[in-house]
Amino acid sequence: MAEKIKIIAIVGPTATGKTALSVELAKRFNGEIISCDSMQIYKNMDIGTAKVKDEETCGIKHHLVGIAEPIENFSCADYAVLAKKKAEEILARGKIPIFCGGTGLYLDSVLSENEFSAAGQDTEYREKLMKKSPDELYAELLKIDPQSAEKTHKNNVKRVIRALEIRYITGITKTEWDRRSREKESRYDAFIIGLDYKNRETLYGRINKRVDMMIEEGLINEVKALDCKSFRESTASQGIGYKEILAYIDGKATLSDTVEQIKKNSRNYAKRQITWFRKNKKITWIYRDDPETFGMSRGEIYKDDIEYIADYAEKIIRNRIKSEQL
RNA sequence: GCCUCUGUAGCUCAGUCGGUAGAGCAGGGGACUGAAAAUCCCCGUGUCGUUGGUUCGAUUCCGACCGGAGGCA
Repeated sequence: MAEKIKIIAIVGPTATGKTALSVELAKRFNGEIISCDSMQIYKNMDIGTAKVKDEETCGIKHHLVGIAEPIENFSCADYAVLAKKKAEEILARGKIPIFCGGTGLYLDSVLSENEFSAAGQDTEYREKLMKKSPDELYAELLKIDPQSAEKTHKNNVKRVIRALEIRYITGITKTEWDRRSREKESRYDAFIIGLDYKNRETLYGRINKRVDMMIEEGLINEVKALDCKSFRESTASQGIGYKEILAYIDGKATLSDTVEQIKKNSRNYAKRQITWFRKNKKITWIYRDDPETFGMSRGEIYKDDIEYIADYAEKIIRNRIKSEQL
């Protein structure tokens, strides 16, 4: 087997400073950044998705940001293909790919050898299924793929439909499909850093503040500029900050309620991200507000700034590289 | 100063005809390999303002006190 492709990845909940850290690490490791963010992938959605600003990139190349039309339905399968290609290109240039973003599934789609695209999708079949009740769908899945049914809750219609769809298109159950993909060893050797705060309130405070800033920066106008029928039907319009403002534009909520709603949804989203990343035992966590993360005792003075974090991250990555060579 | 109302989970409130309490929201935990910022599941102990009294037993009744709202002066 060929030598594994070495990459660095930075993950974690929203508003923890992943973007800034990725730029710092790219400087130190001669890297280029590949975003793994399901919303930054779209064009013209800059403020609400907190994309890097030009002056923040420090000349570091960023990939897979703003490459899809907001009215296009981009999916994880599309991402996996593009991201793997980008990683190859960066390596060919003698540089190191640094993945950065909060969409856990997107990163996993690169790190796993599951061929999403091989199963494909069938819109017509989906639409047919969507007319059925959750109970009917679940009963079908129970017949076709009981193991998958057992893992999926009846009310999770999206997941039930996908399991049925995989079987319908490929003739193979989702359970079997997943088993095969998990069998294959990843071609990537990733050093994954998780950024987070030990104190949930600190994280939530940052999220709340960031939402206020987005509003100040003109998020409402950004959404107004995107607003049209096809946008409203798109995946992109379901992004946090976008769906709430669309409701505000329709007069369904006051501005202050809308802002509160965006904050709440962002907080809940951060929690879901934390849950997703927690189960990944390969992640090395850096808790920005916890001195013990940096090998210090509690109460010892340390700086919670990005330079400091990057120095620390660089150190642990270099240690890891060294230990593997021995 | 007097009168009325009010003080129950982080917030808004319900309730116990006296046997220590429950909703919504917030929050917490979890699942999830082609919509993933999506989708879905689970979780409610809190000095019932404080303090005396009545009672076998008080958050529930009575008194005082301390907060809050309103009314009359």
